[in-house]
Amino acid sequence: MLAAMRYSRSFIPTLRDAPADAEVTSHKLLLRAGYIRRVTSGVYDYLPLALLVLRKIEAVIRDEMNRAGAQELLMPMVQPGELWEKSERMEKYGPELLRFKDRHSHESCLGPTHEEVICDLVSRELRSYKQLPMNLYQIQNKFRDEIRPRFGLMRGREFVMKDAYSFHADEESLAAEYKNMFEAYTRIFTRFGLKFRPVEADTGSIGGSDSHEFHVLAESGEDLIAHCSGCDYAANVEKAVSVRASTSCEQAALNMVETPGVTSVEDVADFLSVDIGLLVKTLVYRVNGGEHDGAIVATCVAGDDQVQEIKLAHVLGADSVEMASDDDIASIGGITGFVGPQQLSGRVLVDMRLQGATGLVAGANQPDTHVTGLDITRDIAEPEFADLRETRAGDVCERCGGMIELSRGIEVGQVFALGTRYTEPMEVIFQNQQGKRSVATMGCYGIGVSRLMAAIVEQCNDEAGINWPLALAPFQVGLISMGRSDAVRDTSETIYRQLADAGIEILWDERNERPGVKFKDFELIGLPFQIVIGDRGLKDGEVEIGWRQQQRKTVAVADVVNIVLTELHATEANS
RNA sequence: CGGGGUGUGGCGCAGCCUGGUAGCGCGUACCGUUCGGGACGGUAAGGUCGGAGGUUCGAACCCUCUCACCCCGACCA
Repeated sequence: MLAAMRYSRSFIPTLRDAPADAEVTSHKLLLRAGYIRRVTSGVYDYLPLALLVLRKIEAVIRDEMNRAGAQELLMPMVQPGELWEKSERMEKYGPELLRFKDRHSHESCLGPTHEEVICDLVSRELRSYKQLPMNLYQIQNKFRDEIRPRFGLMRGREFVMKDAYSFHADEESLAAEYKNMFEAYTRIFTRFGLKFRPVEADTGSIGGSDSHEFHVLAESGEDLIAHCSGCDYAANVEKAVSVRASTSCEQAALNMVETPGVTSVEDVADFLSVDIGLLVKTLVYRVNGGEHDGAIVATCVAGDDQVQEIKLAHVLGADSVEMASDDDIASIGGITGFVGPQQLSGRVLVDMRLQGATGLVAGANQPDTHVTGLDITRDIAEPEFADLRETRAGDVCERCGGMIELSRGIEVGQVFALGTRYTEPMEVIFQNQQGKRSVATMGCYGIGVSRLMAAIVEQCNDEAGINWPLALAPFQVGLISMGRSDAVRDTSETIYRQLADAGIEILWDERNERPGVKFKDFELIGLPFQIVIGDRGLKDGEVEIGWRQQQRKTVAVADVVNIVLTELHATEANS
């Protein structure tokens, strides 16, 4: 590995201004500090500095994966279409799967993930339960034709991912490996010094039963996570379950009221001077995929709640749901803006929070009209109750009664207990202890390596630039030579050589630049430790050393190498 | 895909409304003075104004089409 480098010979194109299209801190800084350059939407060059960091991140991941008993292998990025037909994901994965034909018109795709390929491999070689369990992983580029790439490395189309796949003879073994991986992930993110949180997660398009995501907590995070202040419950808001008392008022007779042109819940609440929680928000969805594909269903939540569409899709056994068109709404007897749960021809799903509520306000399914005094039990023909609402801050924890809070997070890892979702169709079969053919159970475990780099920058930065932890910085030490005197040059070179020989990763700024420029560049790039050599100190036989953005101290030239080694090793040992 | 926006030298921008010599700051090259926290003076290089078509005597500017990129929503490591 490149351990020592002269600045004038290195490719570190720093920018004084951040390009206008960079939004989040990590994107701006990685661009400005010369780590990455955009090639096309969601696709980046990793410049030398970025590669150095990426390799260090990978090294930690490898270390922990190997320690956890997993074995590294490398699978191809180009995959044959048949495998995806076999797992029935050719259709399901959708346009995110980049497909193409090779010169023989063979249907192929760029791997967005590798369940199919690994199952194919393992199914060919697996015969006996004695070969199980096994956990195989790779660190490799993935391609997902994201609808909307953004935030630089945070959501690219091409990205580096560590993906691991485990195979088991039974559920107990899978559960044990799931726990093992969960713990390995916890160690990995802890070693990076990150503020992170494992949360219960939806399984998404991968499928399976049990899943946790690991989120780095950051304002710029794209995910919302709910966590309890009283216990360790934490879940992605796509899945989080929590309680909030229903807003109810006295039972009353149904009554039609005219509400000309008043459609949004806020406006209706205002117009009728009632608490927004007393409204019933009725949203109509079109179902995509599953056995109710194409159906139009109505959903009801309290006026102050939001429908959590992922939960809804799960309840319906659908791939996804989308807001219905005005025509769709009319087809079940509703009128856009005045939809209510009564007299609709389709299914009506009602959020559990509304169960038993009375004295509510809802659309009347007639133009410019709402009803008051609605009683869920009395007035809705066949309500199907389900948990549909999105958890909000201030909800009550179902487990301990504590208060639920919300945070933003960047998802950097996820573990899945897949069960037989892939092993069944891909025929990963072995002979069990009883001599019977049995389908293996499977788990998969991902870490977004390139995203992790961005997430770390998101958490480790200041006004001056990136503030890498010592273990991840592209170089541990930045050596700055001040002025061009022979003394400065010779001393610098000697110290540079000695540190490099001692195995220290060092970048020597010997450019003919003014000091300010050099300091700014090193701070931008994020080198943790500085050595400053100038005539001023040298005349007393001294140089300056210090941690980034902290007061430097002077030490004798003769002692620098030893002192620096001691300081670095002490810090390494501490972290 | 729907909604919004932007394309002018490497980066950041002005000019466009009201057509007539393509400009500013930073950066880059060279010379000189500087040299402990993004120096100063001088000289210079670098742009078919995203692309195509149209209107016009004349288009960065007006019109049409197109491409790319960015932002907001659905996706996910």
